[in-house]
Amino acid sequence: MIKNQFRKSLDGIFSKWASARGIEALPQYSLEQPPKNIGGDLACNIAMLLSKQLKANPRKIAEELVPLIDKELSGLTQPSRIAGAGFINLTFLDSFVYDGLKNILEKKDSFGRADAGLGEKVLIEFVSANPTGPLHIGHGRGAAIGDSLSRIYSFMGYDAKREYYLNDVGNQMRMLASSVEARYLEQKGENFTFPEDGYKGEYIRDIAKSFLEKRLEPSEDNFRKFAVSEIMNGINSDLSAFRVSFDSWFSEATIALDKNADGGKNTQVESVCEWLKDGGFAYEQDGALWFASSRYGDDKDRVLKRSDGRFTYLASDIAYHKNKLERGYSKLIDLWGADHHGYVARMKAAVQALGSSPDKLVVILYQLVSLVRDGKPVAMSTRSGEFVTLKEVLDEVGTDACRFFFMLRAPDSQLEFDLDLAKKQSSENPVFYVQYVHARSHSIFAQSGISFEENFARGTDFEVLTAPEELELIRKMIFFPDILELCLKSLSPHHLTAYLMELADSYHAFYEKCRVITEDKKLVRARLALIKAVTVVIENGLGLLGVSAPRKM
RNA sequence: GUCUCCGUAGCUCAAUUGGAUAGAGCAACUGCCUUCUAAGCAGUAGGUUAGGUGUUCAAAUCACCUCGGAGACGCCA
Repeated sequence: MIKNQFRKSLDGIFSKWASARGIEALPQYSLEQPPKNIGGDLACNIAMLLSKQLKANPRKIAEELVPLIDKELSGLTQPSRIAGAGFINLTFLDSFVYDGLKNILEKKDSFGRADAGLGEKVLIEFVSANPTGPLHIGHGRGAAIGDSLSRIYSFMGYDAKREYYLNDVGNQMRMLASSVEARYLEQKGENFTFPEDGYKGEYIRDIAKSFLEKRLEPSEDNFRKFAVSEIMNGINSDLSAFRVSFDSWFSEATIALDKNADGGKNTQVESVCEWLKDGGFAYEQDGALWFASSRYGDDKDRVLKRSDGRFTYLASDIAYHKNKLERGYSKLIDLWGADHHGYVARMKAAVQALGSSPDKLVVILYQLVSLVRDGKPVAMSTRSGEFVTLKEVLDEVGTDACRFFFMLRAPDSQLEFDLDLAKKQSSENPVFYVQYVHARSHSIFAQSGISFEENFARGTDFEVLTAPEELELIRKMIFFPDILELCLKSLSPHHLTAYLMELADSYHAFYEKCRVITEDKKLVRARLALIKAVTVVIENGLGLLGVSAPRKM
């Protein structure tokens, strides 16, 4: 990470300077890319922060620091400039930029890979759709975000695992079974009453039909098991078409039904509720068992065990998160639809009661997706059981466009998905715009007579790349690792999609201005090296988004 | 009614988490193909960041109020 590299040097300079003046703690200064029109590659705001502490003019302070910075960084940056209210602006030497390019060509597909996570164990739980129907586009957004985040976590040196929590217990399972049963009877031409809150989707008929054809024994248990397995088959195949895979599937039944806690006497749900009660985190009232979540920032206490003896969903979820913590994860990331936001406080309370910091649980809430076609919203109704499935959208626009679009925006902002745009094969469509960079580069290579696999890192004279478009393009690439870090910091891959679009911009600008294949052999080689580096970064970036990088379009 | 999130260009959204003159893409308008993919590029126009008060060197970002939108408020999952 480029910022960290400079931060290290600056930390040394600043703390030496500060201690000579008896300043104990350095303020948390920022080191960021300044706005385009300012010029420069990195901007530091420390002088402005110190000015308050020292009651001195920030520009004065900057003037004192600049010679020290310039001395220390003389091999990397041009003389620093002081600008604005007291920013210290650093500009890379061309030689530093060329070294950056060389580094990309050496690292290739591991450019940007880091060990920053130090193998920290992170569990990302996402999708976790109930096995009562096919995945819809909302699940798709969660799937894309969760999957890409875990790809980025792994790439950045974390031990990231993906998990799907399967709610295969409770009311909804009974409802699923009776819905299938009703359709089964319907198809046999027998009397039936469809349950009031049953699942009305057409897929229930398909399941019943298949149940009938297989001549299975009609019983609630069989209806349920068969339906769940059919639905999960569908979900699995949708997920694999969407290039999403899970490291583990966690069945609620294993903690809610199996007696595998307390030496086999209790379920894990029972056991955790006992534990909470014994520890004073839960109490009995009105015949029910309550979790004292309000003690940990929740609005009110919540029921764990109903007065009729059945456990609530919350009880299962607490047991599940306890299980996650016991598996040694230091960070639990849950992706939930935004309609579950009211649930965050009680889950954080639970994590706290379980003896962990509430910060260990990070909940990413993602807003729902609305579809647009011909400029008009596509009606979605869950009431009638008619909702737009992920599969329908995948069949229409493809996995690449779908994944890219889902990650175009921050999770907490609503997403309007334009189906027409996603299908367009032109620069208006951001997916094609980015993929096109990759294809175009390979096309140039094909015509150059030089192999793409050529090792440009050695024996290439990068100094001939002097056009502003060329230097700008390299500068853009150098910051790729920093973008990945930003994605983790903000828990959103959308910075990466935005970055790739910007990189594509810089590339196309370069392409217009600088012809690659010319008579100048030295320049040809350097420019081929440049476009090779771009394809590497595009490939890495798209790979982390789960989007393909075609060589031909 | 209580709580949470949101309000940025005509539309969809960014803004490096408090930084400099708020940026992209659509849509609109003007140009650019006998040369590596025009599946592309360059440019013009578009803003009181819903409104107000405050916090500070600095506010779209933080606090409070008003208006407007969405969602959550069950011994459902």
